[in-house]
Amino acid sequence: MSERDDDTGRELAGEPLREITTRGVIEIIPEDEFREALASGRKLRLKFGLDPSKPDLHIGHGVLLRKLRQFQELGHQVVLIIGDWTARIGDPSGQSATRPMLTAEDVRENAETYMRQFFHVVDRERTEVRWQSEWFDAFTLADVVRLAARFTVAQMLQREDFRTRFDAKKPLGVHELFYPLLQAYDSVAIDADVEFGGSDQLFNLLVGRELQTEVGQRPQSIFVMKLLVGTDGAQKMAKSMENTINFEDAPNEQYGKVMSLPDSALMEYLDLATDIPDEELDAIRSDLEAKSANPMDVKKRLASEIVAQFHGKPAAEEAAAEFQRVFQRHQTPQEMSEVSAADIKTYSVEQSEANAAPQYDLPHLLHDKGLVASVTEARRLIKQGAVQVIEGPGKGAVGGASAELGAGSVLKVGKHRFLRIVDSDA
RNA sequence: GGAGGGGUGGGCGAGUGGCUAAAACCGGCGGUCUGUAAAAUCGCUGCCCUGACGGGCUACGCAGGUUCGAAUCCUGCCCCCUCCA
Repeated sequence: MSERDDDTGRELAGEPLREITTRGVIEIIPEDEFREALASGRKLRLKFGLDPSKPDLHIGHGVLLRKLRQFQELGHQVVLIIGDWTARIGDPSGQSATRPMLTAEDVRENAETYMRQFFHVVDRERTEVRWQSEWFDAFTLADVVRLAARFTVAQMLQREDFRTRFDAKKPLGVHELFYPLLQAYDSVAIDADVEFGGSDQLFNLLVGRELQTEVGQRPQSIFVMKLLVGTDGAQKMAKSMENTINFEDAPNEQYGKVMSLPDSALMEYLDLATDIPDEELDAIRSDLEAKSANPMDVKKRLASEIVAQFHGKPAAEEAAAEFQRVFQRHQTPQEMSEVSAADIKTYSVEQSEANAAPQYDLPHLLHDKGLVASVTEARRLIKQGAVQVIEGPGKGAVGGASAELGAGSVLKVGKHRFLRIVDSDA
């Protein structure tokens, strides 16, 4: 869907390259410089920085990581920078709660987790891992001042979130201004040729370019990448928005989250989160517009693609089957939490009639087994008719705070919380 | 250093002594309808006891105080913002 003339790309390396430089890419700054570098045949150093304070990678990051991977396949070198310094400073982002400084130990653990996820997508063999502490540990106050002196406050306030906070009279810590500076210095330290970032990172990326120029390095090119919307279909995917699909989510969870996407986000996900070729995407798009394809089927394809990326094809097929079973046919899932018949004895309720079926206290059972956040919530849900026994002894709607249960009973709470009572000797 | 404004539930934001577990809105959860999702619609949305009625306990930056009674008044402290120097 690029307005750009495709000829340049073709001349360089043909069709695949065109897709690499356009798919998910908003802008390459400056494009001609980048194409020159690419044409030179040099092995390019692709910078990617990570902040080890929040180790959950999600498929929004995936957009960038897959781009890195594509360049690796062309023979280029990824340089992964672990921001152990920027993470230790901590980013108060907005208001309140001065985030507790991470210890060196925390940072190391987080970095491990992060890398494990990172290399799900990016090729470890063609990645050089560098820690910020390699250069920042040696920094003196004089170095810091010299670095800071290269920029003005007005320049810093060009960054949108700084400016909005400043204009809105929200707190803006002085140390936060160092964020872009430290990150920029990373580019100098590793002699980056290209840096990738979401459109929200544009400012930081440009600072790196500027600093490199100042110290006489060839300035990096910048890939500004599109941001993926979250599962709410409205806001960008971000951990703080709780709208992420994580690399390490279980297959069923990833699949379910994709299926719960609003249809309006469908094409964007296909474009940014999968490697389905452009021509095929065009076909899907026109089928959807012509209503000759059912959005649900397209979404299932998307869900399978995504699960397969992280868990493999078989897992994707299982997740698809599970989704049909539980959500489309309203059958019982294959795996769910279980509790033994002996365990629930604790919850039995006194019966007035001696030979009545055994009754069990549901609110406490559900709470103790972690299906609900509080006993009160369980009571509410029961009152709202959200709790039922869908299999085995006591099968039927649950009206009160207790119900008949036995080995083989399956409790369902809301749409996707289940609990099975199993035989005691298991 | 001075003057002023402000810190309320997941978010935003009402509330100036009892009618306030705290409005409205958003978010979240649940029911119905759909039988991907969305939309629509109805309801719930601090914790604990209770079949229910009802009761108890915490909560409005922190710590004290006044009062029969405080998110609301007083004192001290912490933090944020604005203007002046």
